[in-house]
Amino acid sequence: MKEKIQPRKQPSQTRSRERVEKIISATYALLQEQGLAAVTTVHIAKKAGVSVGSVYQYFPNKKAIFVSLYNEYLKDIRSILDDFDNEPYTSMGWEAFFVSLHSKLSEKENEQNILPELEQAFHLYPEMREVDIDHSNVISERIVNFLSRYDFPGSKEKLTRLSHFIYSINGGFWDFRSKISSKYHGEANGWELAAIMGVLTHYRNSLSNNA
Amino acid sequence: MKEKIQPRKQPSQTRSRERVEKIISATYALLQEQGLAAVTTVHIAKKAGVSVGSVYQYFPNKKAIFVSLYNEYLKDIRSILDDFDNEPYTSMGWEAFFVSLHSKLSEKENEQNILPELEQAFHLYPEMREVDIDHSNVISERIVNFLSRYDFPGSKEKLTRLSHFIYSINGGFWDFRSKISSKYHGEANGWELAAIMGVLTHYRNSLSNNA
Amino acid sequence: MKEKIQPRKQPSQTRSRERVEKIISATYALLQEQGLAAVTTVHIAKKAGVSVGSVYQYFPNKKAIFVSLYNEYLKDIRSILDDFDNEPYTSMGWEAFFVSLHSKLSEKENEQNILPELEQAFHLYPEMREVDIDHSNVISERIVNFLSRYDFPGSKEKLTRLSHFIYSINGGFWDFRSKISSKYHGEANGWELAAIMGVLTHYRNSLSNNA
Amino acid sequence: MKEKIQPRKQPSQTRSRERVEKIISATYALLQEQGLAAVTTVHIAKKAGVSVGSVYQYFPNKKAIFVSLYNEYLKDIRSILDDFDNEPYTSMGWEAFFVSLHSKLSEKENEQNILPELEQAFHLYPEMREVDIDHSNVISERIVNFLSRYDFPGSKEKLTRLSHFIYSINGGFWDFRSKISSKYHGEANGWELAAIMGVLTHYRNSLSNNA
DNA sequence: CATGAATGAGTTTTCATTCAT
DNA sequence: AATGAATGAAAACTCATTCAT
Repeated sequence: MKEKIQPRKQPSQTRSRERVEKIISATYALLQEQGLAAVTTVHIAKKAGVSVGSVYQYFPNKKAIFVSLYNEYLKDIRSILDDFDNEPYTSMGWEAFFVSLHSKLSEKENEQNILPELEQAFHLYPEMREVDIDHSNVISERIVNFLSRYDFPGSKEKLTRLSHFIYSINGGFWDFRSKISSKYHGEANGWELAAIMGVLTHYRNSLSNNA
Repeated sequence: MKEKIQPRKQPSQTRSRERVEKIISATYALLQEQGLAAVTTVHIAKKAGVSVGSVYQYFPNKKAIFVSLYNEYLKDIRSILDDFDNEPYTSMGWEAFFVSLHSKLSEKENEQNILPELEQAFHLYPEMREVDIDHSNVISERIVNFLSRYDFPGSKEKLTRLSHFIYSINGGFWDFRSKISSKYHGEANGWELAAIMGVLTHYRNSLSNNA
Repeated sequence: MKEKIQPRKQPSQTRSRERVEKIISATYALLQEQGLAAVTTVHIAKKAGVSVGSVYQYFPNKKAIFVSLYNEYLKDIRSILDDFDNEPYTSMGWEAFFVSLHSKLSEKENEQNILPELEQAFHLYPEMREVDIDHSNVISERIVNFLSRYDFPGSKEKLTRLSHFIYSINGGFWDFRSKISSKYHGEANGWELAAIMGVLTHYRNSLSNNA
Repeated sequence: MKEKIQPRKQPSQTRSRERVEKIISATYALLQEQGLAAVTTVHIAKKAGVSVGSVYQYFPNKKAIFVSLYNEYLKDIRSILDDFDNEPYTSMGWEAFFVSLHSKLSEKENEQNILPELEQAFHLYPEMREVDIDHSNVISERIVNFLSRYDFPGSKEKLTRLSHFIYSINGGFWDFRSKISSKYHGEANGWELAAIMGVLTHYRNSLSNNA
């Protein structure tokens, strides 16, 4: 009974895969150029140079396209986090570690430039929130790992909340970027890092004081 | 050609004003209780206890209702900023000042609880982004004033961007709150402050080092 | 969650009632002239001289229109059965009674001419079968009453099945009528009665023989 | 202009014939298991283990599949009628004859269990009614033959109508069966016979009285 | 011949907006 | 001014049929 929001097929390398790509990137382009309200299945199909029927051949419904688009983006983010998870970065102090992590992630984000509009889509359809939350959780879990490695104090729950918070700073940043000319994104990147470090430092200090 | 999104009239004290209020708060309530998708003009009218026709008597279209609702919220925020603008808070250092400002604003936000859903509404229609940006600008301008008082270095443009960035942290925070149980909002409030202070400190230091 | 198939409102005598009538009779006409496949909401609206929106003002979905159409017809049938239920017809023998009942019902059917196509609609949508079955049940129950009055033997369940069977002869008759020129409907009416009497007589005899 | 609803070819013994069979029985199975609404060409093809393209190799359109399915069923019915036509059953009286005929046909129907759903398919598309009527005619013609053998009075036209009527009782019976548990079908079978005999007896008597 | 991805007209339904009363 | 029924454009989605491979 519950609506699916996963793509219909996992097409391999064939022409099918190309079509899926075309549909996803048409959605991306529309979202970027005309906003969420303009993303109708007919528009997507037209922009992708494909028939509406084809869209539904690969996706059970519109939401599934958004989910795919989001997953596409998150795959890369997760793989970066995985890299940091596996490599023995523990030789450096926590500050250096997070600086390095942030820089890697920003780099990716800059080249991929995922849309704030996509986040909107997630809020528009309640069913999609779950996907969003799942991803937040996965990412937070990773951050918790890093924090634990560096002996950040506090219960697992508290560290999870902290991680969520840090991740949410990034969300705000997306919104910022959509309002400010992209030539200042680099500048703001430094500020984002400062914000994150501000939170982490504050957290460390306040908890060790309590001890 | 361009669609109006300002309310039709600025009715003074009459019954009209009451109706406008009812419509706005019905919209707010719907947004809160049922989410953006449930906010149709018919629902608004029903909830407000007026007819659809009446809604269109006071608002040229649905967007205008969202704009009014947003303005309503921002009025309070602005008035707080105005207070800080007028009072001679310069006796304290900048850190204390921003702590105090943040605390006042958080207090207001907590009692008013503006909705993430409202933010979404703004992103749904591209035309409304302008309104959003206008507001960001007004608020940033105020923050720029404060920064100048305390001799934060940099061009007006740069300070404006910085202010925007600080304001955007708040946007991320909204998203955070929608995902995390409200009993931890207080905790996160402290983190938000830490993030802001992190940015400001970083900014101060980096620029004075450059000099 | 379950879909409604009852009309949205029970409009009184006003203009609304007229519209509902128009929609129902347009549906009826379409069904008759072009067959079930041609009955789309757009066609109904056009034929009724009304907008699609209006159709949905009064009916939650297409099925509900069919249900209303069917109810319209059955109301009269039921009221005839009620009449026979209340009046003291017991003075006559069972044969005379059923002849009289059949004649009253045929009269009504001839002037109302409900469509075999409508029955089809009921088979097309599984949800609507329930409505159909409910009606069959109501009608069979009435017939069971009559049979009991005249001491037809057998369990209530068996009498119910028998009543269903008798009612189903009428369904076959509808199909017959749709194939044969209406000037012979009267003739066939007599045959229908003969068929019914055949079944009833057979039933009586076979059971009393068993005893 | 008029759409074809006859199968594209009359393939003989080859693999082709097998495919046609598979398509027809897949349609039958779908109709039975999931109802008319689920019978899409894609489903049929999948169930038959062939491609959609293949379906269109053998049938010009979907309707033609239903027609073939119906023909398949009627072939058997017709062959039974043919048997009775050729054999010298005239030694028995008409009552015994029709009892015997009814029993043979019921037997076939029970093992073949043609679907009420198929009947619906016929009423869905007006073009298909013709096919339905053709079949009714063929069958009625046979029944007329039997009636003539036994000197049933009346014009050929009248006897044809009577035959149609008798055949239509069977249609009603289908509907009955779809509503009532199959363990009572035998019981109802007897009622069907009684109904038919009722009509025939009535017809004989009324006409001989007129003479 | 066989395949099944691609097509797009057609279907149901929603909802912002208008306008007769 | 107020009402709320009426409007109809537009949205998501389906499926019979075609056609390149």
